[in-house]
Amino acid sequence: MENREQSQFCLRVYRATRKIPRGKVATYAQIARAIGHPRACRGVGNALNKNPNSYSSLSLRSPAGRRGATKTLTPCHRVVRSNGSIGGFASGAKKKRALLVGEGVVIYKGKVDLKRYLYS
DNA sequence: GTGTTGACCACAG
DNA sequence: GCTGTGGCCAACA
Repeated sequence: MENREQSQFCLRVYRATRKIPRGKVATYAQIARAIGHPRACRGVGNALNKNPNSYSSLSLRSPAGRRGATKTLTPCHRVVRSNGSIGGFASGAKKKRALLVGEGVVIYKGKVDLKRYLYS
Protein backbone atom coordinates (compact mmCIF):
# COMPACT_ATOMS: atom_id res chain seq x y z
CA MET A 1 0.00 0.00 0.00
CA GLU A 2 1.57 3.25 -1.01
CA ASN A 3 -0.52 4.82 1.69
CA ARG A 4 1.76 3.22 4.19
CA GLU A 5 4.79 5.03 2.86
CA GLN A 6 4.38 7.21 5.91
CA SER A 7 2.95 6.50 9.31
CA GLN A 8 -0.71 7.00 9.99
CA PHE A 9 0.25 9.99 12.05
CA CYS A 10 1.84 11.67 9.05
CA LEU A 11 -1.07 10.81 6.80
CA ARG A 12 -3.46 12.38 9.25
CA VAL A 13 -1.36 15.49 9.32
CA TYR A 14 -1.35 15.70 5.53
CA ARG A 15 -5.07 15.10 5.35
CA ALA A 16 -5.87 17.75 7.94
CA THR A 17 -3.56 20.19 6.20
CA ARG A 18 -5.21 19.57 2.86
CA LYS A 19 -8.53 20.67 4.34
CA ILE A 20 -7.22 24.18 4.70
CA PRO A 21 -8.81 26.28 1.94
CA ARG A 22 -6.83 28.74 -0.14
CA GLY A 23 -6.36 32.06 1.57
CA LYS A 24 -6.64 30.53 5.04
CA VAL A 25 -4.05 29.27 7.48
CA ALA A 26 -3.94 26.90 10.44
CA THR A 27 -1.56 26.46 13.34
CA TYR A 28 0.49 23.40 14.18
CA ALA A 29 -1.51 23.00 17.36
CA GLN A 30 -4.71 23.21 15.38
CA ILE A 31 -3.61 20.40 13.08
CA ALA A 32 -2.34 18.39 16.00
CA ARG A 33 -5.66 18.69 17.75
CA ALA A 34 -7.56 17.86 14.56
CA ILE A 35 -5.79 14.52 14.27
CA GLY A 36 -6.33 13.65 17.89
CA HIS A 37 -2.96 14.66 19.32
CA PRO A 38 -3.34 18.09 20.92
CA ARG A 39 0.26 17.93 22.12
CA ALA A 40 1.86 16.58 18.99
CA CYS A 41 2.62 19.97 17.51
CA ARG A 42 6.22 18.87 17.13
CA GLY A 43 5.22 15.70 15.40
CA VAL A 44 3.12 17.76 13.00
CA GLY A 45 6.07 19.88 12.01
CA ASN A 46 8.20 16.81 11.74
CA ALA A 47 5.68 15.14 9.43
CA LEU A 48 5.32 18.22 7.26
CA ASN A 49 9.07 18.50 7.04
CA LYS A 50 9.26 15.13 5.35
CA ASN A 51 6.14 15.77 3.37
CA PRO A 52 6.84 14.47 -0.17
CA ASN A 53 3.97 16.47 -1.68
CA SER A 54 4.93 19.98 -0.72
CA TYR A 55 3.73 22.95 -2.71
CA SER A 56 7.25 24.27 -2.71
CA SER A 57 7.89 22.00 -5.67
CA LEU A 58 5.36 23.94 -7.69
CA SER A 59 5.49 27.47 -8.94
CA LEU A 60 3.33 30.26 -7.62
CA ARG A 61 0.22 29.26 -9.45
CA SER A 62 -3.39 29.42 -8.31
CA PRO A 63 -4.95 25.95 -8.19
CA ALA A 64 -8.31 27.57 -7.54
CA GLY A 65 -9.61 26.73 -10.99
CA ARG A 66 -7.91 23.37 -11.35
CA ARG A 67 -10.05 20.32 -11.55
CA GLY A 68 -9.45 16.92 -9.99
CA ALA A 69 -5.90 17.10 -11.25
CA THR A 70 -4.90 18.01 -7.73
CA LYS A 71 -3.17 15.00 -6.34
CA THR A 72 -2.28 14.56 -2.72
CA LEU A 73 -0.56 17.88 -2.35
CA THR A 74 -0.11 19.25 1.12
CA PRO A 75 -0.21 23.03 1.49
CA CYS A 76 2.29 23.05 4.31
CA HIS A 77 2.79 26.77 3.74
CA ARG A 78 -0.69 27.29 5.19
CA VAL A 79 0.47 25.94 8.52
CA VAL A 80 1.97 28.55 10.80
CA ARG A 81 2.83 28.85 14.45
CA SER A 82 0.27 29.67 17.13
CA ASN A 83 1.55 33.21 17.47
CA GLY A 84 1.09 33.83 13.75
CA SER A 85 4.77 33.52 12.96
CA ILE A 86 5.66 31.79 9.73
CA GLY A 87 7.85 29.36 11.59
CA GLY A 88 9.92 27.21 9.31
CA PHE A 89 9.67 25.70 5.91
CA ALA A 90 11.50 22.90 4.11
CA SER A 91 12.25 25.21 1.19
CA GLY A 92 12.75 28.31 3.28
CA ALA A 93 10.30 30.52 5.15
CA LYS A 94 10.89 33.07 2.42
CA LYS A 95 9.06 30.91 -0.09
CA LYS A 96 6.37 30.22 2.43
CA ARG A 97 5.66 33.90 2.76
CA ALA A 98 5.51 34.26 -1.01
CA LEU A 99 3.07 31.38 -1.30
CA LEU A 100 0.80 32.81 1.38
CA VAL A 101 0.87 36.27 -0.13
CA GLY A 102 0.09 34.74 -3.51
CA GLU A 103 -3.06 33.32 -1.99
CA GLY A 104 -4.22 36.60 -0.60
CA VAL A 105 -2.95 36.24 2.95
CA VAL A 106 -1.62 39.47 4.34
CA ILE A 107 1.57 39.09 6.33
CA TYR A 108 2.49 41.88 8.67
CA LYS A 109 6.00 41.95 10.06
CA GLY A 110 6.46 38.31 9.18
CA LYS A 111 3.33 37.29 11.00
CA VAL A 112 -0.11 36.22 9.82
CA ASP A 113 -3.28 37.69 11.28
CA LEU A 114 -4.70 34.51 12.78
CA LYS A 115 -7.86 36.31 13.84
CA ARG A 116 -8.52 36.93 10.19
CA TYR A 117 -7.12 33.93 8.35
CA LEU A 118 -7.17 31.18 10.94
CA TYR A 119 -9.13 28.21 9.68
CA SER A 120 -10.86 25.96 12.17
C1' DG B 1 15.85 0.56 24.43
C1' DT B 2 18.03 5.15 25.08
C1' DG B 3 19.29 9.65 23.63
C1' DT B 4 19.02 13.34 20.27
C1' DT B 5 16.70 16.23 17.02
C1' DG B 6 12.82 18.80 15.09
C1' DA B 7 8.88 23.47 10.47
C1' DC B 8 6.25 23.50 18.39
C1' DC B 9 3.39 25.14 22.61
C1' DA B 10 2.54 27.08 27.13
C1' DC B 11 4.14 29.24 31.13
C1' DA B 12 7.17 32.02 34.14
C1' DG B 13 10.54 35.76 34.79
C1' DG C 1 8.04 42.19 23.93
C1' DC C 2 11.89 38.65 24.49
C1' DT C 3 14.26 34.76 26.74
C1' DG C 4 14.57 30.54 29.20
C1' DT C 5 12.56 26.20 30.84
C1' DG C 6 9.60 22.08 30.77
C1' DG C 7 6.68 19.28 28.25
C1' DC C 8 4.41 16.52 24.56
C1' DC C 9 4.83 13.40 20.10
C1' DA C 10 7.25 11.07 16.31
C1' DA C 11 11.36 9.71 13.63
C1' DC C 12 16.19 8.51 13.47
C1' DA C 13 21.15 7.00 14.97
